[in-house]
Amino acid sequence: MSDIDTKTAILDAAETLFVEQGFEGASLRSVTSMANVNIAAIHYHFGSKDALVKAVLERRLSPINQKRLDLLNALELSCVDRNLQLEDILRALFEPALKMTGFGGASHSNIARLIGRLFSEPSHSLQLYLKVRFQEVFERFSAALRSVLPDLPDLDFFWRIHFMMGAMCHTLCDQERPRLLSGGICNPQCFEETCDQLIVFAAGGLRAQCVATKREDVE
Amino acid sequence: MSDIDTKTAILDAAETLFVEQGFEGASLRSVTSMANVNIAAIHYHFGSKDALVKAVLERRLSPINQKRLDLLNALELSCVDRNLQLEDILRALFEPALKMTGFGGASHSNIARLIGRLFSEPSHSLQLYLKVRFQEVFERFSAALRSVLPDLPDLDFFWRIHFMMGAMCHTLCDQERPRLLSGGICNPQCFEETCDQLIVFAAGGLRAQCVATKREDVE
DNA sequence: AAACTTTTAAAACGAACGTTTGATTGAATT
DNA sequence: AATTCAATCAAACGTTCGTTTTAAAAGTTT
Repeated sequence: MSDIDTKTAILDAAETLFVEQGFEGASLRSVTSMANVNIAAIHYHFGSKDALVKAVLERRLSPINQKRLDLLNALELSCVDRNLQLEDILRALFEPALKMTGFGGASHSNIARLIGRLFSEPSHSLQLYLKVRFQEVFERFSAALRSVLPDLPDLDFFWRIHFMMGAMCHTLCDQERPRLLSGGICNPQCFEETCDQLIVFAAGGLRAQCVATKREDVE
Repeated sequence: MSDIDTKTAILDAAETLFVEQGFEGASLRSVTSMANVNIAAIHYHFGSKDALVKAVLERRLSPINQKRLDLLNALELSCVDRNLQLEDILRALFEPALKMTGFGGASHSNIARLIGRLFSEPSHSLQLYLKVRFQEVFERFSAALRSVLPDLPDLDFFWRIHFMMGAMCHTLCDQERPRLLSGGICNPQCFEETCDQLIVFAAGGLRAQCVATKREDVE
């Protein structure tokens, strides 16, 4: 077994166990046991558990965020003369994450749960990683969304970005809950269904009448 | 120090540390150290760490869910002749959680993070607890929401319930992110602001045109 | 005051944790 | 063939974990 196979075996096992038991819940011994490698291999190849966690995330997050930026770039190029559509931006944001993380029976394990859970992890180390790793994506997409929602006050805009990310993370976190809640009507294994529904919901929330205006209407 | 003080001191310390470090990250020794009680007191009063975790949750969740049901009951009684409003139902769902968990400088610590994080915890024991403990609230509120969204297909309805819960959990999880993302424009410490914004967003998402209809329009 | 129950205390239990050591392997380089 | 070096291995490091034990203290009931 070459070193690259060992590294991959460790990453695969760690990914599976982190999803099932959490970063703290899964021990390095359970990882090396599943990967059929020696316990010392983790520190030899990665240095520490913390570094392994980040390597596991990085392997999946990097192509996802790159794809997001590629799609947004393509979108903005193709729409230079006509207007960007809110739904198209949202699709560029959601699709790479949903498609690459198990939704629709894709290749990878359901690392989606890890990514969704990232935002509620208490570890300061992970929070910092998250902030750095998502900064560019956040800035590019929030600028794009801002441009298609020009009439929304800043206050409402940022709150809604936050809520939209909540809907997305929650969806990534649990691919079974919608099916259970709906008694089998929803099919989270279907990537297109999940993506379409999430886009429509988020677009509806983002386009809602702003809070201040709504309050005036009532008075 | 009477036994009830000891129990309360343990619950308070555990709550604080679980919020900061997670259920697994916080050790019982750190809890007893903060509470200034003996390490054995936890097992004497609660039995195990798992039971302590549930006791910490129960102390806050129970009144929150009871308040939710009370508000919904009052709402349905007062609206027996006229129609229920979607926004009112959402407020009955969001307000108790936001008000009782630190938003707006309320009395309790920011246990909101614990509650929001609950839904993405990998522990099967906690997932089961969550399912049992939220069943009644979920059933009552989903029925009420269903009644004010009669034209929405089941598929879209359940997906949107899921997304709405995502926005809510994400908001509970992190009371600082909106402020940071917005450069200080959003004020998550303000309970009314948070609640109003969340209601408008969720209502907008729930009321959006359903996916099938939308697709027909495009074609 | 004596007997009994509840609560607290110090100390240790065995197990599991992340990490490190030092020897050994096997392939590549000289 | 000798040397080198990255990779693997068994074993143990010291620490911390949740939990338990045993006994003393505090409080309550006869």
